[in-house]
Amino acid sequence: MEKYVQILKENGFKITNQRMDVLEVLEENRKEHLSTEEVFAKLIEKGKEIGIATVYRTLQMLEESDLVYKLDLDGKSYRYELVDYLEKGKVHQHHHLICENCHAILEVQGDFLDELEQMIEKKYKFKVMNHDVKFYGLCEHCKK
Amino acid sequence: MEKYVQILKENGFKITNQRMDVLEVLEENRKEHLSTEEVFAKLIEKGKEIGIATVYRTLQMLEESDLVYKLDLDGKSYRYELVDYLEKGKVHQHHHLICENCHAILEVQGDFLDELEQMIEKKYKFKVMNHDVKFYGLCEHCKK
DNA sequence: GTGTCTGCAAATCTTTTGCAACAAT
DNA sequence: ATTGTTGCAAAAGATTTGCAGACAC
Repeated sequence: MEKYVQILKENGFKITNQRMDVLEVLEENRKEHLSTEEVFAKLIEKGKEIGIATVYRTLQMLEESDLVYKLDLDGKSYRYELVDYLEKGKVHQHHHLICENCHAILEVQGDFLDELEQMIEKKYKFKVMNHDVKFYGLCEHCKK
Repeated sequence: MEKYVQILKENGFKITNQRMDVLEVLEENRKEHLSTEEVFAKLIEKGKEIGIATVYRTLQMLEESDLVYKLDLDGKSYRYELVDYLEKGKVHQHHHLICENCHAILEVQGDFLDELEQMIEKKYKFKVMNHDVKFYGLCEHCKK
């Protein structure tokens, strides 16, 4: 968290409670790509006092400072995730198996997808920055 | 186009000029994954007389009739694509490469994923029924 | 103390809905 | 003739902006 504060200061931004709270939520949800509304909802859940306008502005500011990665899905709405300065280069591993019966969410190890991404980068000349991969079905228990 | 009209009739919907116009635009942009606004814009470009509310309602109605596939990119805004009834069997082979710069959406061939699904079924004993796979990044052009 | 940041409310933009007129069957 | 459909305008939702007071430095 030090690292983010340092970068904000370097960029001439002030360190406020609201900004720290937003960073904290992003930190606690590294594997999600949260929308502004979702960040706001989590802040309220945690009992933080913040206005939604501040959340919108803070996320934009963090994006400009390259502290969060802004997923632009269709040019209309955005989702944010904290840039991981430790795990450099690679942004994130996020792929789930969702059981349609018991709603369990299992995580898939990255190996398969690394391989798949390499195939995609080669075949489609597409630079994969991030992914959102969900398989819906029945887990081991519910298969019976 | 006959096929779509037939299905609409079977479902008790009336065949109106507006509905045909929307289907026509979707047909002319099969690989485009248009948002409601974009469908509306293309209709106006073509000189069609239609209200935006009708476009919203028509796309929702087509989705309920399974004539279009509704891409849920982030749970907030949607894009639509005409279901291809000629290409039978593979209804939901939707795995996309989404360019975060120009918003192009490229389709990945199913082969990779079939293989991936088999690995998942074996390793996680998870029965895959459906999937939602999106890779975000930069397309060939925007990589530069 | 100075300049930035925040929260509110107003403004703007997107999507949905109610309703009277209209069109398809 | 009957019932569903359309377009408008109003409503509801989402995002941005202006501004006065509050806060970080």
